[in-house]
Amino acid sequence: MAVTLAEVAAACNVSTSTVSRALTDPEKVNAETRTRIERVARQLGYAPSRAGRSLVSGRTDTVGLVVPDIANPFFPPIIKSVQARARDKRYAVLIADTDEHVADELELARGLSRQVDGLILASPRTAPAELTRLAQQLPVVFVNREVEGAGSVVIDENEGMQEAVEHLVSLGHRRITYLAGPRRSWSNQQRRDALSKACADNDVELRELGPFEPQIQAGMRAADLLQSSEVAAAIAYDDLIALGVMSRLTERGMQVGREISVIGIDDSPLSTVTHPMLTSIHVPAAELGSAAVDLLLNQLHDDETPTTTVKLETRLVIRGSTGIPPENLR
Amino acid sequence: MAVTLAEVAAACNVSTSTVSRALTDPEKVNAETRTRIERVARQLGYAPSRAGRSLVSGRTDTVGLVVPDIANPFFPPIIKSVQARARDKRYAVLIADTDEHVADELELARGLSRQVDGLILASPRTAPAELTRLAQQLPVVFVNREVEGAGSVVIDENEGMQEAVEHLVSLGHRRITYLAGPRRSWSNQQRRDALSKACADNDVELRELGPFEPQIQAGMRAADLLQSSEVAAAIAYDDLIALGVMSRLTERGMQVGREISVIGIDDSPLSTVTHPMLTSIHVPAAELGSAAVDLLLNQLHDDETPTTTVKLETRLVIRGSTGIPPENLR
DNA sequence: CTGAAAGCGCTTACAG
DNA sequence: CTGAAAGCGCTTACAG
Repeated sequence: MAVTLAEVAAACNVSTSTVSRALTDPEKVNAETRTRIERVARQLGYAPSRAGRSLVSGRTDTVGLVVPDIANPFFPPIIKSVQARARDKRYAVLIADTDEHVADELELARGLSRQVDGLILASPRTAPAELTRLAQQLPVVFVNREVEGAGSVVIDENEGMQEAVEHLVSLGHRRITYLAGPRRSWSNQQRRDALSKACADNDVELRELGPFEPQIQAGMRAADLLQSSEVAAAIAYDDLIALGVMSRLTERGMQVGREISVIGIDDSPLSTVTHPMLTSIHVPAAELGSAAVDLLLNQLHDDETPTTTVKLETRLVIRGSTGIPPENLR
Repeated sequence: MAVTLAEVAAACNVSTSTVSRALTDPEKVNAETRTRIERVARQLGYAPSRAGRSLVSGRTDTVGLVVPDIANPFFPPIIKSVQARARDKRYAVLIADTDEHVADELELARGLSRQVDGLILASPRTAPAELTRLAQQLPVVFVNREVEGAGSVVIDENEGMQEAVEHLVSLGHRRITYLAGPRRSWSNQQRRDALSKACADNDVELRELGPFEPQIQAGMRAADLLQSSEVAAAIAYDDLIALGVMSRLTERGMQVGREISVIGIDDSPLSTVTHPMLTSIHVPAAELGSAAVDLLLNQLHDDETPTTTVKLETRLVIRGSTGIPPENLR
C-alpha cells in the first residue's frame, strides 16, 4: 500500500494532526517542524489518499464531462481545454461518451454525479425540464446549450452566419440551402435561426434539407439530395456534414467551389484536409471548454447557482469551397 | 447531502451492517429483510459513497487512460472502446491527454495512479526503463507498445505492410518512400521494420523521409520533400501524415492516385473524406481498447503481473489514392 | 441471520 | 504551536 499520514507522523515524531496541517495549512505549523515534515513526506513519497480526504471534506476534486461523441472532431479541442483548465485548478476529469444516444445522456450524467463535484454537459440533447432538474441536484454547466436555472457557455452564431451569407451574396448567390442537424439539437435551432435572420436581412431565399446526423456518412446522403436541387450554395449544420457533402460531390464529378459552394460550421482541423479546403464558420472550441470549467468552479466555490450565460463570438473563415455560382443558378 | 447507509438502516430498523450486506452480498441476508431494505434504499435514492467504500476496500473502481492526443482521430475509437468495456465492468475511466508532450507522460500517469486501480497507456513515448518501473508500482497495460514486465496490446503490422507492398508492386511500383513518424515512437520502429522486411521480400527499393509528427501540417511538409524526389509511392507512418501529403500535393496540382500513390496507416474515418479516398492499412482500434481493459482487469483481479502481449492483425484497405505509376518512375 | 465494534486515511474543532 | 479525539460512510471479521 501507499504511504499514509500516520507513517509520516511516526517518522517525524509528531501527531497526524500536525502532519495534516503542515501539508494542507502550512501557516498553522511551526516553520521548523513544517520543513522537517515536508522533507520526510517527500522522501517517503507520501501522497494523500483521495478517498480519505474526500470522506471528510465531502468533495471529490473531480469534475465530470459528458460529450455526445469523442470521435466528432468538434469535441476533442473542448475536452482538451476542459482538462487543461481543470488540471490547473487541481481537478481531475471523468469523461463519458454517449455515442450520440440521447437516452443514455441523463443516465451517464447521473452515474457520474456520485463521483464528481460538478458536471459539464457538452451539446446535450435531453429535454430542457430534465436538464433543469439535474442542475438542481448538483452544480452543472452546459456547453452549447442554454438551460433555465443553470450556467452555460454558448456560441453566438449570428456574427458568423451574417458573414457567411454576405460572403455568398457578394459572390452572386441568391439562394442558400441549410443542411440541418439533428432535429432536437438546440444548436441546430440556433444555427437555423441565425441563418434565417441573415438571409432575411440580405434578401436571400432559404431552403432546407435534413435533418442529418453530424457524421460524414450523413453528409454524403445530403450531397445527393442537394445535387438534385436547384441551389448552388449550402451551409451545413457542421463540418462533418459539409465534408461528407464535398467528398460525395467531388466523387460524382462536381467541382466544389465552382459549380457548388459549401460552408461548414466549427472550423475543425479537417477543414484544411480536403481539396478545395472548406470555408467554415470558426467556433472558439478551446475557450468553450475553459469558460465552462471556470463557470463550474465558481459555482462550486461560491456555493450558489449562477445562471450566467457566457456567449462566444464566431467568424467566417473563407477557403476554397465557396465561389461564384454558375450563370443559370444566380 | 446524499442519503447514507445509516439513514437506510434507520428507516428499516436494522443495523448498517445488515444494509451493507443486503446491498453487496444479498445471499447473506434473510430474503424478506433484504427485499425490504432494497425497496427502502431505492425509495430513498440511496447510492453508496465511493469514498467510503474505497477507503475500506482500498480500490477505486476506476481505471486511468493516458493518450498522446485526443484530437488525433486514431485515439477516439480506442477511448470509446475502453470506456464501453470499463463501463460494462462497472469501472469509471479517468482520461489524461499529454498533448504529445513526452515529458508530461509519466507525470500524468503518476498523477492518475493515486486515483485509479490500474492504468492504460496508449502509444507511450517514455523510455522503456521508466515504463517498466511504473508497471512495478501499479497494474499497467500498454497499448501500441511492448514493455518488459507488463501486459500490452499491440498491432502486428507485418500482414498489412506485406499487403501494401504487394499492392504497390502489382501496380508496377519498384520504389517506395516511407514517411517516418516520431523518432522515438515504438510503433514507428515496428512499422519501419515491417515495411523494410516487406520491401526486401518483394525486391523493392526503400527510401525514407522524416521524422514527421503525426499531424496534418507535418504531412504537408512531407509532401514538398516527396515531390522533389523521384519516387511515385509513399507509405506514411499514419493517416494524418498521409492526408496532409495528399492535401498539399493536390493543392500543387498533382493527381494523387495517378502521378503519385499514397498509403496511410490506421484507416481512420477520415480516409474516406478526401478525393481520391485514402488507401490505408486498417488497424482494429476498438479491439485495441477492449483488449487492454480485459488485460488490465485480469491483472487487477488475479493480482499477478502477467506479461501477456496481445497481438492484433492488420490488413490493407484499397481505395483511390494508389494507382499505376507514370512510365518514367516504374 | 443479525448486530456491535473496529478500522480504512484523513481533517478539524477542542483543549492545553 | 501541538495532540487526543471524534467522525466522514462504508465493510468485515467476530460474537451471538
